[in-house]
Amino acid sequence: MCLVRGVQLTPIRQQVLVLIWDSHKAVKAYDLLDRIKPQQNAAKPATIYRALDFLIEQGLIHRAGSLNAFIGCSCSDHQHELLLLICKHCNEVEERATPDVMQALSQEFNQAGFTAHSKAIEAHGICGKCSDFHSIS
Amino acid sequence: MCLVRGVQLTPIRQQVLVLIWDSHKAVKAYDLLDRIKPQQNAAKPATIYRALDFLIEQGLIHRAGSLNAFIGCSCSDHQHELLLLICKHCNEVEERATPDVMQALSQEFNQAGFTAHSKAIEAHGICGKCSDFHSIS
DNA sequence: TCAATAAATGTTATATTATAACATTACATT
DNA sequence: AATGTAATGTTATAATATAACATTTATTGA
Ligand SMILES: [Zn+2]
Ligand SMILES: [Zn+2]
Ligand SMILES: [Zn+2]
Ligand SMILES: [Zn+2]
Repeated sequence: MCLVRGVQLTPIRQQVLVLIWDSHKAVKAYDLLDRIKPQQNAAKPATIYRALDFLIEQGLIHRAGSLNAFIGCSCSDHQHELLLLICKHCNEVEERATPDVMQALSQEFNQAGFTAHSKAIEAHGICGKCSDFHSIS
Repeated sequence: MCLVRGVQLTPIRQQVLVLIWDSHKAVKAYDLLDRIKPQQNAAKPATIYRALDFLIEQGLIHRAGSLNAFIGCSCSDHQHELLLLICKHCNEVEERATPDVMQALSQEFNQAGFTAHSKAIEAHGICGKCSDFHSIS
């Protein structure tokens, strides 16, 4: 994908991406810094934040503003809207496509005369797995 | 409102609330700290963050996660869902009620088996006023 | 090819945002 | 007055993020 776009997925960027994609939970920048140290001994905060900026730019990850953390994008092959379901119990984050919601949103923007460049929905609650577990036990 | 709920809108809390409500832009915690100093000479970060926590708890303000900033609630008399339209040009933030969007969202949650405790939508773009201005000039 | 240019990274320092921990004060209840 | 609770004061530090400038690496195009 990066090849096609003519951008460089350098080792640092790839390592950060893999660390984020390996986790189903949102990951903090400084955790990434700690975890990348074995491979990138010279890594500093700027190293991470630059990689994060690049990956966000390319739509490969998202920033979860309510958590100050980052989550891998599950459908990075196309530009898309964002709905994150954040579980308070297991901390996992599920990303979903949401055509219906986004269409309703677009109408709202029209009414408001607002031109949206990005829209992000972050919901906090309890995921299916966790509520199943609770009702069983 | 606070009386009815049996919670205290102390001077510090009220001053923070007024500072936030006076602005149509999202306000940063440390700006609040600077601006409350004349009235509350002893104010420290904890002073502000405690007031912010209280005001959020009471639904009087919202945190805009994508900005790490805070915005007054325009309909604080009831619990409600959140849609913030954040203008990149003038930095003003408009809050809108969004029954349609939120209903579509609820369906999405049902499908996902997710129990939402809070849902926040933050859209970045250009507000009506600013795009009018641009098209005129 | 090889200098010129642009992109990425290294490095140091600092800015910004937020919380922890414990002490003190204010005020209501018994 | 003794007790308990909520709010605030105070000091320190943790956590998140960027600025600024130097160096290295990749790309371009004469
Ligand atoms: Zn995505
Ligand atoms: Zn869960
Ligand atoms: Zn509101
Ligand atoms: Zn505007």
